[in-house]
Amino acid sequence: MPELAEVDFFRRRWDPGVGQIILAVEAHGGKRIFRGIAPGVFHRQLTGAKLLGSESRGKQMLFRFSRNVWLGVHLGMTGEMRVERADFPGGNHDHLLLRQRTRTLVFADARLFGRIRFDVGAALPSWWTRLPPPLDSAEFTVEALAAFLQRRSRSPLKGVLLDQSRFPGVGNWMADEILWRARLSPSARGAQVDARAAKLLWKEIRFVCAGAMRIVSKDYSDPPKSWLFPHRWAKGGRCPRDGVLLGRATIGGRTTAWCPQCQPD
DNA sequence: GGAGTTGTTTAGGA
DNA sequence: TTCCTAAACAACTC
Repeated sequence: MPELAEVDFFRRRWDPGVGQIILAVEAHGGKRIFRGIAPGVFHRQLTGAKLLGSESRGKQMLFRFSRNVWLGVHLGMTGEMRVERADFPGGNHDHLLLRQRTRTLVFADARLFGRIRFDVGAALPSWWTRLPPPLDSAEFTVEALAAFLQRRSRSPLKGVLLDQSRFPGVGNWMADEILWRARLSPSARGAQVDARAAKLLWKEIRFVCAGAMRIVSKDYSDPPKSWLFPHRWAKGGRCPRDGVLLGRATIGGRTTAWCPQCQPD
């Protein structure tokens, strides 16, 4: 279920292991998760390395180790990170276990849509430096947003917001939340967003990203009832603004909830 | 048992 | 070329 803030929440779950050596590496099954990685090098380089720190960008995570070792994690649809005791045997979907003296850092993923990346080098890995600018950075401007909406003039806005090359970290619930706040129909096309609407959309993208990071990433709390979030999957869910029954349909390839009253086509 | 799932990639059509 | 859609990936829950 991980989007921007959920990803950061899971990233920090490995924080207790910072400063500690990896004594052993266990990668179980799920070859798909480790695609592109040579198993021998992976085990050899990571074993004995010390976890130094981590950061997240959008839905991507980077873990920095001593010996110029870098580990990337993407959670896919069902990935998660945990910490278990040192002798934890590993469960069915626990694909990566990093053993430390007093704990085990675990990456689990039931559906195998996640991905582990790996690199050794003095410089940041290219798969990290090539990531798009974060939405809370100065590079994400109203002008850039408007230009992109024109380029994607025929796409439904829901699909546009899910484009990770432009809106890193935005997933299904955040896209619905943003469009609901900006009072834009998820099925409206990019070309229908005029300058004034683009400015509001930009503002709500910033708001939802910042709010999610503040509320969700701290302890995985749900956003409050004043947000669309708690209402969007509820049976008979209603718009927290006007009480109108929410619409639900597949838009841009994803199940979408919106308020027909305040987000008219 | 069938449908649906908060993600990404790819093939193929427009 | 560029853009857009649908399917595939895989396993669990309701």
